[in-house]
Amino acid sequence: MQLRNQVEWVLHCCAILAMLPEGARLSTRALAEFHGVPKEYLSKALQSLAQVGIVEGSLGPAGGYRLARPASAISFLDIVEAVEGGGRSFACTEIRCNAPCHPPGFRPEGPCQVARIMWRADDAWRRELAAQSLSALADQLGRELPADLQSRTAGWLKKRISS
Amino acid sequence: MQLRNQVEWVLHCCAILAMLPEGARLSTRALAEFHGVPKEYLSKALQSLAQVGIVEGSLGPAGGYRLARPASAISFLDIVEAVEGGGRSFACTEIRCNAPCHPPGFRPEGPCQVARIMWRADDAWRRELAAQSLSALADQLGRELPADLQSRTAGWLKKRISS
DNA sequence: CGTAATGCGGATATTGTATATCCATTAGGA
DNA sequence: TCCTAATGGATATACAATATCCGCATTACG
Ligand code: SF4
Ligand code: SF4
Repeated sequence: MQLRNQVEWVLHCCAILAMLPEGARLSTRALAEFHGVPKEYLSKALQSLAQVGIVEGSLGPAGGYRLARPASAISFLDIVEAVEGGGRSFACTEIRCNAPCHPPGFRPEGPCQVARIMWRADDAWRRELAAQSLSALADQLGRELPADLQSRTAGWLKKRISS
Repeated sequence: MQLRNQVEWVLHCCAILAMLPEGARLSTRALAEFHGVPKEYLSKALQSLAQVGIVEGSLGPAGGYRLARPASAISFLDIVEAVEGGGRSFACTEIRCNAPCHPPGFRPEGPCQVARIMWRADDAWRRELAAQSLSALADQLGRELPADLQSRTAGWLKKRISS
């Protein structure tokens, strides 16, 4: 069970966008170069974010992405599920219905205890991620990064900001 | 992010083994027929369980698997990790080191806040599964399955029990 | 206007992993 | 001695993740 690496990419992208001045945009190209990942593929992930309203893109030169709402209103869960999908990690194929001693066409209604327990664990995972906001991440990153690195990064980003 | 379907298989297999009389064994063939899954592939999953000491197999006719310790001492997490591996769901490829404005060879020590948050969610997931024992599952299944189905199942299993 | 830069979406190639099967070996029961 | 079972290695198959490519619509800017 492994998350896509796009999850890591968009989390970092959102962190960057959250640290930008109000209303500023960054292009996919800039975000891809900054993180050293393929631009075309990162683009797909950012489109997923745009579709669920986490970021919003704009066309043309000076176009790019910015957060569609305040960073404090964006949770880790929002970002992860935008890329990874909201499905359960435990998929049930109803193998309990295959038992040769059961009547054919036997379909008990509702999930059994096995599925309930697995799904409860999923819920715990989701709750944990839902409790973490993007703004909290940006604050923390600003606090633990060395000052010189922060200013160099800020300078590099400033040159790439559009609009 | 999706768990292997082997996880569903071995959870059901363990539930069956837990409901067997003390010391009784079931062969891979019987377990595969009961669940309607390919015997050879299920065998791989059961071998994973055997390697970490959840079940123990024995050779020869009248051979098969039984639980290696009391069902109360086996957690869902034990079973899931035996098949799925104990790795983290969030894999970090250190893309923060790729920023063109960072000094080459830049490697901050320790995981950043992003990874810490994702891993905390993983821990919550694990904690939830670790809290659920196999014996509790067997009890619950015995309580919620219709009585006639239970007796028919018990009869079918009885014929397949070895030793 | 025209041009270049951008997001968008579809199509497709590439890679890797999950799934599934096969076989040789070892061991034990009858 | 023969049959059945687990074990482990090798291998085939199916499918999803990864990555690239291209045509299009939109927009800023000269
Ligand atoms: S986990 Fe529960 S719901 Fe899923 S196949 Fe097994 S018995 Fe059915
Ligand atoms: S450790 Fe943190 S900063 Fe580095 S790649 Fe992983 S998530 Fe990104």
